[in-house]
Formats: sequence, structure tokens, C-alpha cells
Amino acid sequence: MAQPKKAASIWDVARLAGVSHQTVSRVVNGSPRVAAATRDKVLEAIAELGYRPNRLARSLAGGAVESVTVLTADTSLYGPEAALRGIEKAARSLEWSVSISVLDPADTHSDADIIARLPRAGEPTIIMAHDEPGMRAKQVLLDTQPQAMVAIGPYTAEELAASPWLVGMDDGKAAAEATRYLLDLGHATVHHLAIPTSTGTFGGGKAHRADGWARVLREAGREVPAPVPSGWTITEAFKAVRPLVADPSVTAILCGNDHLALATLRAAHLAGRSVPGDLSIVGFDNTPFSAFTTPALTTVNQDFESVGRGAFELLRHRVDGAIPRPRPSWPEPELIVRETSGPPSPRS
Amino acid sequence: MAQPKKAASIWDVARLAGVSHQTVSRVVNGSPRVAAATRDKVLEAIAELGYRPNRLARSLAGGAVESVTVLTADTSLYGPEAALRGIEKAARSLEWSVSISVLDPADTHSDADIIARLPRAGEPTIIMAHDEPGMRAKQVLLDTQPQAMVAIGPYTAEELAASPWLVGMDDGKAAAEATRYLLDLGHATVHHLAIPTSTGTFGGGKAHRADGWARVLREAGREVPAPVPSGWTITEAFKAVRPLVADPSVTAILCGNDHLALATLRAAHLAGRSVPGDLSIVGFDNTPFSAFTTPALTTVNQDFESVGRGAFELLRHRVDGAIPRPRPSWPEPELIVRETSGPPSPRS
DNA sequence: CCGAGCGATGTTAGCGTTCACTCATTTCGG
DNA sequence: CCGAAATGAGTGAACGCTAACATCGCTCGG
Repeated sequence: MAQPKKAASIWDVARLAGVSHQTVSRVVNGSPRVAAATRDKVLEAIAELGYRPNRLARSLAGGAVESVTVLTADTSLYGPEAALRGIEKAARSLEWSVSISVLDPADTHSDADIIARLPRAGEPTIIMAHDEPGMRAKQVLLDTQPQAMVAIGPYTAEELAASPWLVGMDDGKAAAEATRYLLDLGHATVHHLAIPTSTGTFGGGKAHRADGWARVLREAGREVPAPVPSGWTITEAFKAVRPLVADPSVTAILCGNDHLALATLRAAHLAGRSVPGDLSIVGFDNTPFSAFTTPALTTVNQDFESVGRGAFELLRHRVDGAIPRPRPSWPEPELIVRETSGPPSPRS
Repeated sequence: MAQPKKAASIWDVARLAGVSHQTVSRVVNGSPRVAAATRDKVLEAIAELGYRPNRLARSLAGGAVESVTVLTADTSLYGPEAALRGIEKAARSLEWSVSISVLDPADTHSDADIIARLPRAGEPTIIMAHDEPGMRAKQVLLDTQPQAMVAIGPYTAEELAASPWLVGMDDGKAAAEATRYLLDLGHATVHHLAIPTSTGTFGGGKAHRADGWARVLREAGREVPAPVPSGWTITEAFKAVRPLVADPSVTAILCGNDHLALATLRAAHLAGRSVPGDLSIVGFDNTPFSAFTTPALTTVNQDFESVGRGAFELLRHRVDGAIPRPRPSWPEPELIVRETSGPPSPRS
């Protein structure tokens, strides 16, 4: 049963069934031009030997591609993790295999380094272009194998429409909505605790969170306070936000994601500021825990899993070279008002 | 530059360098028996053509294995996610590629289904055996390719020592420690909000969280209340824990993980019970957010990332058939006391 | 001065598939 | 019934690489 015996190959099956290896291949791949009797014989042999086609050999021989590699930033971030889940689900349902390769945010990966992560040239690849290494990887693959890559990131509808290899949501628009909401509540201005992407050397495109936030403030003629840069971790965020929270003139903070918002909530608590009485906090992403903090976070829901699924679908069509199907779509980001936001307290 | 031209193969390099393909192979694989001059020629040709060895072909041809497949439960759980991160890091440093395949907790995967997830027979595999599908997958692979698999799960030191394919931590011991801590604080008994694994059809081994908890209560001669079963999600936990929290006789709850603890915290807040005044709550895993809830969670730290790394190391040695190196080790689970635990309030 | 020995390279045979053909047999329209 | 079109199955090459063995030309000991 469990002997370390070599696995059966297509030839073993062929021999046992008394047919050619090609016929076995036909049966395995469901070719219609196989006589029922032959098919049964082969199927029987397959069952007896416990034969399973070797995917490596299949790909090598130029069969259909059936693997994706995902290049991503740290998977401990909710966004990439959820998108990865979406990709995996979609891939699994088609029996594709999913490889992951984590880009170290600290490293400046060379082009060659990025390419070296792919198991072979032309490997279908999805890049989470949320941060610096991701953007870089996107560029490298765009130059190398544009037809076998798709990038996920924050882009405006126009950007998405212009680049057939892009998938994502307009974070800027969502941030704008959240900011407008806080302004409408009566806050004089809104401060921003920013994820690295929005303030990094990329500056952030129009679809970045910080951009949408700043845009609305400018349009409303409000003061645009300098965004407070934070790292990705809660601990970093906590350190970064303490001074902001200590400032009594700050009445509303839009956070780059829910982890940063949690840190802000904690910092506010320790600083003795009541939320949402003295300070309104809005997060981003609707991370599962966000509904269960005390008070529960007002945040922006993002359906990353659907975006991941969409990225996979798009990639598949691009690799196939098939008819460009309609772009996959998913729910728009949506503000979810919970308990951390409210009107500012009447100023003394 | 970016033409959809076919990628260079070892033959192309050989032709350009004026040597045989085997010599190219030797250079690529760092064989010592290549003349310096030849090596340079080949290297030059490689650079010029942008040649990269095809990993698929390499594995097919019987070269060294350099890929792992991770079979895991939902990656949105902190444990599996962190362990996966550890595996990926360790694998990356050796230039192995990592594939993931998520086992659906709802599905009862057939043996064939599980096997079918591996890209080829004998694929090195790490199984996160935290839940039912994981345990099942472990069993299937143990029967099929014991030398190319390693399972991660909660096991006692003895179990680990007895099974060379097992890696993990003694959750039972850690749960026992946490329970003892609560008892020492003066609580009459400790209730338990359990993750599915501990109460499922597996009953849970000695190293399971619920088991360690129950053991300590029995040893201390305390009442052992029925554990409250919860699903994996915070929402499910919230529903499950409400009745427990509403019961004023309940003064201490040990939660199966930090997500469940957060739900408990929230439920306690809504039920008007103060934490830790009326109710002590202890979580499990030291999930990053746990230090930033209000009040901050008392929890048990688990170094899943190290366990993941250890699993990879062990797998590598098993696949190599190499000298059985000393078992990799990692920090023991450790109770981290923060703000959600304290002595019970004097009973009225 | 001859052959053993060794270093540097080439040659051949797979690894497990698929693809592009070829070759019998049937089937069927006229 | 005849020849053309299906139908069912086989053959050989190719995919990109490694393993194992073969070959060549030197050096060097006896």
C-alpha cells in the first residue's frame, strides 16, 4: 500500500490497459474520440494503479497552464490575505495550483530577484501592488511578460479601464466618501493616519487613500493637516498616532486601515479621550475584528476576496489569449458607520 | 526586449556559448569541474539571453526537489497564517517555491480529493492539522507518502517524540497554565469558549486546548462546566458566548483564541459586565491586535512562525533522506498577562 | 615512452506529458 | 456497393532539464 514505490506513469497505465500511452492521455483529458469500451479499460487500469497525471510533466509538454504565482506583501495584512483567499478559491475550483512568494517590504528586490521567484518564464502571475516592492514587481513583469500578469492595487475607474492588466478598487473615492462623511458630521477638518503606501516614494496615485482624503478637504476649503505616516504594524501605528491623539484640537482621524484604527482607539483611550465624544475614528477595510472592538469601528468595507477572484479570472483570460470577456466586477467600497464616529463635541 | 518571444532554454545558451547543453547545466548548478574560461563564456551567454532554468523541467528530470505544498485550513486564522509565513520565509531562503491549498472546513474531502491537490506524487507537503479536514489530510498522506510529509498540530512532547513527521506545540499544557493562573487568582472555576477542533468529532488529544483546561479543573477538584462550542469566526463566537457572559456566576472565561476572546470582550461590554472586574477573559495566540484592545487581552503567546519554519526544516531533512538532524525547536507557549484578567469581585 | 589516471567536455537516455501526424476501420451518401 | 469522410487508435517528436556514461587530451609515474 504505502511502499515507497515509484508512482505510476501514463505508460504503466497504457501497458496494463493494453493501449497506447496517447489513448490514456485522451481518456484522462476527456477526449470524445475514444470508444466506450476502451475508455472503461483505461479507467479501470487508472483506478488499479492509482494513477494521477503529473502536473509538472503536463505543463512542460505544453499542455494547458494550470498554475498561478502570487507575488504579495506580507500576508499578515488583511487586504492581501483576503485577496489571496479569493484567488485560491477561484483557482481551486478550476484545479489550478497556487504558489505564493512574499516580497519583503524591507528589501529592495532587484529585477532579477523578482523574476527568479517565478518557477519558469511566462508563469501566470498576480501581483499585489499595494506597496513599494509590489509596485516594483508589477513594473518588472510588465516589461517581461505582460500577457501573463495581472496586478491588484488601488486604481481609479479610468486607470483600470486604460490598463487591461489592472484590477482593483478606487480607494481614493472610498476615502473621499469617508472624509466627506466626517466633514458633514461637523468636524472642522479630518486628520489622516496613513499606511506606508500613501506616503512612500510613490506619492500615491489618485486612487490612494491619502489622496482621496486630501482632495475632499481641499474641495471643502478646509485645512489639510500633514498626514501622519505609520508603518503597517499596529505597534508602529500606536507610536505614530500618540501625538496626534494627544492634541485636543484633533477631532477626527481617518485611518489607513483597521489595524491603524485599533491602535488609534487604544491610544485615544489611554490619552483619556472619549470616542466618539471627543474624537471620531474611521478605519478602512472592514477587517473581521472591526465590528467587535469597543466601541465598534466605523470603517469602509472592501471586498478583497472578490477582487482576488476577479484578478484570477482576468489573468486566466489573458493567458488563454481568449476573447476578452467583460471585466470582472465586484461591490464598490462602502462606508459602514458603527460606533467610533459622531459629531464633534461643542468646542469650549 | 519584451517581445512575447519564447524564453531561452539551456540549448540556446549552449549554442551561443559554443558548448554542450550539459556544460551549461554544470555551470548553472555550480559543478566544480568546469574550466574557468568555459564558465565565463557560458555565464556571458546566460546573461545575454536572460536565461533562467525552468524549475518544472528540473524537477521532472529528477533533479533536487525544491517545492513544498502547504495544505491548510482557512488562512484567515492567525495560527495557520503565521505558520505559513514561517514556512514561506524558510523556503524562500533556500529558493524553494511554496504552493498553498486551502481545505474547506465544510467539505468532507475524500482521500482522492486530497491527493489530487498535490501537483505530483511524492510532492513534499506540510499539513496544518488543526481541524477536521487537516487531520484527515494528515492521515491520507501518512498512508501515501509518509517520507514526504510533515504535519503541524497540537501535540504533547511525547507524541512529538514518537512521530518523526509531527511538529507542533503543546496547547494543552499552555491552556493548563492559563487555567491554573485564573484559579490562582481566586476564581471558583473557569469556563471555556472552545474552537471547533477541541470539541469536534476528534474529541481532541491531550494536547488540545480544551483538554488542558479540563485537566486542571479536575485536578483542582473544581466543577468542570461544559465547554461552549464556537465556530472559527468572531461572529459565531459572539453568538455562542452571549448566554455565558450573561450568567453572573461566570467569572472567568478561557477562550480558544484571541478572536473568540474579542467577541467575548464585546459581549461582556454589551451585557454590562466589567472586565476584568466582573469577568476575567483570557485569549490564546497573542494575535497582533490583542495588545491593543481595550482592555488589552491577557493571552497565551504562540510562536507559530517558528513552528512553521521548524516544519519546513524537518520536511527538508525527511525528503533528503539526510541524517536526521536534531528536531528543530522553538519557544514554549507563554502566558502574557495584560488587562482582561484579575481576581473575581467579592461575591454578593 | 606507454598506459593509468584525471580533468574537462560531449553524448545518450530518460523524466511524464502533450502535440502533430499517420494509419487502420467504420460509416454512409449517392 | 464504391469511395470519401469520420472515427478510433498508434507513432514519434518535443518540452527543458539532469544523470550516467563515454570520450578526449593531458600529465605523470615507472
